[in-house]
Amino acid sequence: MSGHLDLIDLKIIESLGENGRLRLSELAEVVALSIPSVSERLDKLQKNGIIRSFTMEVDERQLGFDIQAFVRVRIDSSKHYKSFMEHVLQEDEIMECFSVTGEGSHILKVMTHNTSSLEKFLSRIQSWPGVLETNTSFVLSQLKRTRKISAEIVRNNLQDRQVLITFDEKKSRKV
Amino acid sequence: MSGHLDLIDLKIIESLGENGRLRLSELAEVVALSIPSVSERLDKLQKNGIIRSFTMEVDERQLGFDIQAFVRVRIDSSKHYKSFMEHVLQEDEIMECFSVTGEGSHILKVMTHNTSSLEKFLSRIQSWPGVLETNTSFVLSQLKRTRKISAEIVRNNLQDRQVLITFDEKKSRKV
DNA sequence: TGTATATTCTAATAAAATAAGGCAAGAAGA
DNA sequence: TCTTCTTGCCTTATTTTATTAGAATATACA
Repeated sequence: MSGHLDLIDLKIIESLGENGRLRLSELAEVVALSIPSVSERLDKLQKNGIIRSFTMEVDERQLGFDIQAFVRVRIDSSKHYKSFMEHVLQEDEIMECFSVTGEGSHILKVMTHNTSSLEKFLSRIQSWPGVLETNTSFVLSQLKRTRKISAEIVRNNLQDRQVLITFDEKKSRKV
Repeated sequence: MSGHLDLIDLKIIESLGENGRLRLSELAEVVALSIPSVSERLDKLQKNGIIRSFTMEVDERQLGFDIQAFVRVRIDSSKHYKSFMEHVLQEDEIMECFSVTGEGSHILKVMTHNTSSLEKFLSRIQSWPGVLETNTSFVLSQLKRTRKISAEIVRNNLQDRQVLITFDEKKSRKV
C-alpha cells in the first residue's frame, strides 16, 4: 500500500484538472504508460481520496443564477456549531462554507436567482440560533477561475515532506 | 439555433455536476434518450458555453497545499485595474478572483504550501501598483463544497425568463 | 541474496463512442 | 392550408476505448 505520489500521478492530476473528461487513452499518451496502468493509478488516486470527485464548471448566469455573493457570518462560540452546520448543509443556496479566522467565523459562498431570493435567504440565516451578524458582498464579476494543479508546484510542495519519492525515467515507456 | 434548455438538458447538467466523468451511455440511461442524442446535446451545451469545462475536486492538503485563505484587496480606482488583473492571472497561488461590493474591491481565494509562501505572496501583492490594503482570513476547514446544480431549481430560475419552454413526456423514449 | 510486493505489459474481450443515413414532428413561409 | 425546411431523434455499422486476466519485470525488504 504505497501512498507515494510520483511525477506520473501528478501529471495525471494536472491533466485531469484541465479536462476532467480526458480518456484513459489520452492520459496514457501524456504520461507514456499503457492504458491499464493509467487506469489503475486513477483508481488508486480516487481510493486514496486525492481525487475527490469529477465535476463541471457551468455558466451560472445562463442557468438563471444571477446573484453570487460572499456572506460573512459571525456565530457565537461553539455552542451552536452543530446546528449551524446542519443548516448550512441543507441550504441549496450555499455552494461552499468555510470556517475562517478574522472578522466573522464563517464565509459562505452563495448563489441565488435574484435579489429577492437572496433577501429571503439572508433573513432565514439570521434566524438560525447563534447567528449574531452577517455581512454580504456581492460578486460583480469573476476575474479568475482555475482548477489547475501544476505538477511542478505540487512536486515542490511534497518533496520536503518526503512524500514524493522518485521519478524514474526508466519507468517511462517508449512510444 | 435553439438556445432553449429543456428538462433533459438540466438533468444532464445535474448528473454531470455530481459526476463529471459519467459516460454517455450512463447519461443516456438517466434521461432515457439514445446515446447519439445525448452526445449531441452535450456538444451543444459546451458550444453554448453553458458547460464551461470539466474538472476535478482534489484534496489540497494531500497535495501539499496546507494553507488556504481569502484575501480581500482594496485597489484604488480603475486606473490600476488592468495591471492588477494581469498580475492576478499570473499568480499560481490565486485560484479565484472576484470583483465585489463592500469592504475592498476584490476577493482572492488563495492556496499555498505554507505560511512562509503565503507571506511571500502577500508581500508581492502589496507591491502591485494601486494595491492599498489587504486583509487575510485563513481557512480552518471547509464545511461544505458542492457543485450540484439541481435541475429543479434551475427550472424555477429559468421559467420566469421563458428561456425554458417545454418538457414533453412524448419525447422520452421507452426503455 | 532471496522472497514478497508493486507495477507494468500484452492480448483478448467487452463496452462505449462516433459517424452516416433516415424518419417524423414542428416551425416558417407561400 | 399546404409545402418546405429545420430540428431532434432513432438505428445500424464502424471505430475507438476500457476492462480483464495472466505473465513479466522491477522494486522493496528481510
